[in-house]
Amino acid sequence: MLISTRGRYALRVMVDLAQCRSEDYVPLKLISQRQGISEKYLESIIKLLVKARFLSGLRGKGGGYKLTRPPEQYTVYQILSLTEDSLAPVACLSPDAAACPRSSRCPTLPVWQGLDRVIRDYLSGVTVADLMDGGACSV
Amino acid sequence: MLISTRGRYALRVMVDLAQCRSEDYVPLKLISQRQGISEKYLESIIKLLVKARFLSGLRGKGGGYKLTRPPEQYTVYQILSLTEDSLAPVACLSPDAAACPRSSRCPTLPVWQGLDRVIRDYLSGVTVADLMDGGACSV
DNA sequence: CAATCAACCTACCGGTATGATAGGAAAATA
DNA sequence: TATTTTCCTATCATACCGGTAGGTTGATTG
Repeated sequence: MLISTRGRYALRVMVDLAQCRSEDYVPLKLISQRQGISEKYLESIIKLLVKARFLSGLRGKGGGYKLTRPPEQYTVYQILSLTEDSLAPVACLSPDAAACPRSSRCPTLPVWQGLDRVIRDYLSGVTVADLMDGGACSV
Repeated sequence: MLISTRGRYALRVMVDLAQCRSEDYVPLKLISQRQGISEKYLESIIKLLVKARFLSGLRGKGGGYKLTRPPEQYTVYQILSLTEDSLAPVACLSPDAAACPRSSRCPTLPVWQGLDRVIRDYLSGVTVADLMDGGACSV
């Protein structure tokens, strides 16, 4: 599985906040209810988005989360990169992988490089704005 | 990680046998040495290839494994499908996944479907023959 | 027939990441 | 000061991955 639930949830949060775009901050509790994801688990995911400055959080009454940029400025690739340790389809292409001693004469390496390219190109070509169809803010 | 070592090893075995194409059967021991993969682990992977009739195995002296078809008739996608439980990039597209109750109004579903398509198309377009560069049977 | 070779089958095992849960501390507002 | 809500630190069960071990069946050769 290339994308874990963390990544899926993160993307859903971003689209959720984009669709219900308001100047106000949206509390975790509300996002959790709308998306049907446990508050506590969602919290750990949103933390990543805040750390990367994709969202800004505000504490206290009237607090919550909101996007820091317009939706078309977030690519799906950027979001998933935060939640997944690596988006590489195979271990040998993972950034934190030890260099493979066979790489210079590995006949299968080109397939993985090509696959990696195809995945990155595709995910980089889709933005959060592309996913907010109706624009309706559903409960 | 979309592709596990099982899948990578399976593909390497196929390319190995294709490059060292001979009418004779090639014993596991030799493949294991050439590829630098433990005999026992490799055995569990080759078992899958035999079961799917991608390889035929012959016991006893002079036995081993060999391809059942010419290399251009194996796509990378077919091979990886054997070793990976699912090549779907997300759980909700996995064949053995329970139907997601949100699918009808999930704004992120199209991304995953598109990604799945892109991956399948790419892997279906590459065959074992495409990976046997020199054709040299090394080591 | 006996010895050997090599595929085949079944079971086990440790590590690690995933998918959570729990409890509280800090900060902002009323 | 009381309430809201983010933020921070642990903990935990489960499952899968990568790998190991030992024995059984079947084919060939001397």
